[in-house]
Amino acid sequence: MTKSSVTSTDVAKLANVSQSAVSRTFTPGASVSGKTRERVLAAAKELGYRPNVLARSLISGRSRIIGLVIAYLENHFYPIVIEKLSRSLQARGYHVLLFMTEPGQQDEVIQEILQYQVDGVVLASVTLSSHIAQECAGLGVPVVLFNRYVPDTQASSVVSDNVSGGRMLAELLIKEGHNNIAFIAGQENSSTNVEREQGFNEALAAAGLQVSQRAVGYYTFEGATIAAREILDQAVPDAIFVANDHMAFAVMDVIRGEYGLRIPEDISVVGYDDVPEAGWPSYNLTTVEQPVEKMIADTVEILLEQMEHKQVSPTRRVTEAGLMLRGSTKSSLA
Amino acid sequence: MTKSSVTSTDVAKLANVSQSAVSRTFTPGASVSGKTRERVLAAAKELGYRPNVLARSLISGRSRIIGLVIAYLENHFYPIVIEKLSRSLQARGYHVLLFMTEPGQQDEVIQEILQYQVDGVVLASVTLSSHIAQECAGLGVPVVLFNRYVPDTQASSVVSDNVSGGRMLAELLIKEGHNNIAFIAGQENSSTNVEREQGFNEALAAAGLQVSQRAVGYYTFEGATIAAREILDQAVPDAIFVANDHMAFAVMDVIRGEYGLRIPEDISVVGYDDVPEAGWPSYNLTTVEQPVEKMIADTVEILLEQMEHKQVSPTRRVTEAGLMLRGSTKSSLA
DNA sequence: CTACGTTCTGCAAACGATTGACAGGAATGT
DNA sequence: ACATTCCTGTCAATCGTTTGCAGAACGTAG
Repeated sequence: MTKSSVTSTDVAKLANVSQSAVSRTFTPGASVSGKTRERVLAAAKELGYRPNVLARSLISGRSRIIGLVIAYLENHFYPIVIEKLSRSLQARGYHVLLFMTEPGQQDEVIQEILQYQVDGVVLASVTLSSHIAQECAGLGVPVVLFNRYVPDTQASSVVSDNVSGGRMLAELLIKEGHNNIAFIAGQENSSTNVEREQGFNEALAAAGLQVSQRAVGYYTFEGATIAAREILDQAVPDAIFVANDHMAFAVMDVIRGEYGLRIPEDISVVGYDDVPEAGWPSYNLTTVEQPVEKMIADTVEILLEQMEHKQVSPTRRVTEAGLMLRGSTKSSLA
Repeated sequence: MTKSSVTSTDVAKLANVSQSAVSRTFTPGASVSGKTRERVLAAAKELGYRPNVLARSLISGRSRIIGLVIAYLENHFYPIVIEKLSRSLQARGYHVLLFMTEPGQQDEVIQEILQYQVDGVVLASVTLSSHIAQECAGLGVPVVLFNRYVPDTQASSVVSDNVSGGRMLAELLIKEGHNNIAFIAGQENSSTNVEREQGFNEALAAAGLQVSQRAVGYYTFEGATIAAREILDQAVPDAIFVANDHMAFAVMDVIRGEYGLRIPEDISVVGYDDVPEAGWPSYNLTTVEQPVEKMIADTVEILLEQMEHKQVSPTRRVTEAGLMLRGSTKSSLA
């Protein structure tokens, strides 16, 4: 912290005005005469005065800090979320206090966050217990679950339509004539995995089909590598739906590198998220695009709205996702 | 912020002690009798008391917040840095306030950061003007440039030995018998690029060689794609050194996808950083490993040391980098 | 020149903690 | 029994702001 920092009182002294006058010149919309303002500004500049946000927060009751809790950045989807969220909030005068957490520790982490008197909280790739949600709500601190959904909670939720996304992928694979389709799951109990799988299965069922093989990849590269081997060792399906892109890359590497099969000639692979790597030529993965921009916009909107009124009401925003057709499915051969 | 938050006074009232007693029970190393502490703790628990970090910071003069400034997360090296740095600081009771910046805007951003009374600042993929460095130093706020080096500044610097890394790559390529070697640069004026290129060129020169072609990729995937085409359209070298892994992936995709050449049979490719993707089978890229763990440890150490004494002295830590031999160079064929 | 409505300005009380100074009581020694 | 020491706990000042209140200053109209 500042060793010998300049305070508003110092500025006031130099400018020959009261300390309140200094405060007022730095408070947009306060009444100060042009002359005073000018004198204060000059003095402030001379001394290099910088208002102390902490002191301001203490009295104003708003810190302009948003706590962001994230479990892992391995999946490139999340760094993008961090970047866009942070930029968007910065543009509105808010800043992001970052908390990495082990899954399962979110509740403790939130307690820690609250000590910083954050104005709002965003949880990405993480959920929270309902009693903590309750507590935040009671404090007037809005909480947004990003890309997760928990029913019956005080927290808001911003997601894309994972059910419909799963359905679209199934329909694509069916249309391409696949009938021996495997699924590699992410985290069994995450809402993203549950919903994507549900949509996928529903669409298969509607066509009188069902998944022929299933393995779990835990949303990690390693896990997906193992899951892919598990499936391929048993029997070679003609298509695999992998619950996210990050795992899909591992699966593609196993298919081509270890089993010498071609994509999509021998097996089609589809993923979910549309992270930048999905567009890289080596993978060129057909996937579902999660509309990050829109989801961030929704998140920020919910936060701002609820912070302004210091009144939280659980809101749910679902954005439509879109199919991103690339080269890992048969259609691309036509 | 808290609508009706519980203060130490509330706790004091309930526990029938003075407010100072409450403060003391929450201050490690303060003298309170077991009985009082117990009463306070009980009352605190009952009310759900949570010390207000902002108020504490205001008076104690330390916020336990570290400002982290980063320009972009496209290169997966930086998300890893964020994650590890954040975890390491959290373990020591510090937290990261994140600032995304456009390159060139760091100085304004730092001004903003200082308003939060941060105890320290880390700049990754970014440098700062010397007068801002001076200012931070004057305030007793240590600044660490992560993966960047600027001579003659008040800021500390944590880097790996990029010159030696570049040299190692050149020596490897020479040993493999290459003599028609191209280089794709990152940002022309970044210390990483300058040093890697310097080491590389020195080693080539020592063997009586020099780079045959050179293009600039600006450390972006797109830029590297274009740079690769530029080089390959002109003449096909027998090896390419790409200034970081992120760009190397683009280059490999162009080589294989657009020119139908094999790696490493037709061209060897080497990168720099050893991000996780470099180990993915599709790329399997020979590269130089930046010892992130060590660099983070150094960063945290410097920060803690200087924050404790509120006394900054520019320090430079250079970690040795190691060659990570994989399949994108000829040695792997042996 | 007075009166009155606007701006401005300064005073002082918060905000929620930490911490040094001090006082009361228990514990100890003689 | 009295003095001395050692703990504990309380009081009150302080950190750097914001902001309600009330008075000062100013301009304008009558």
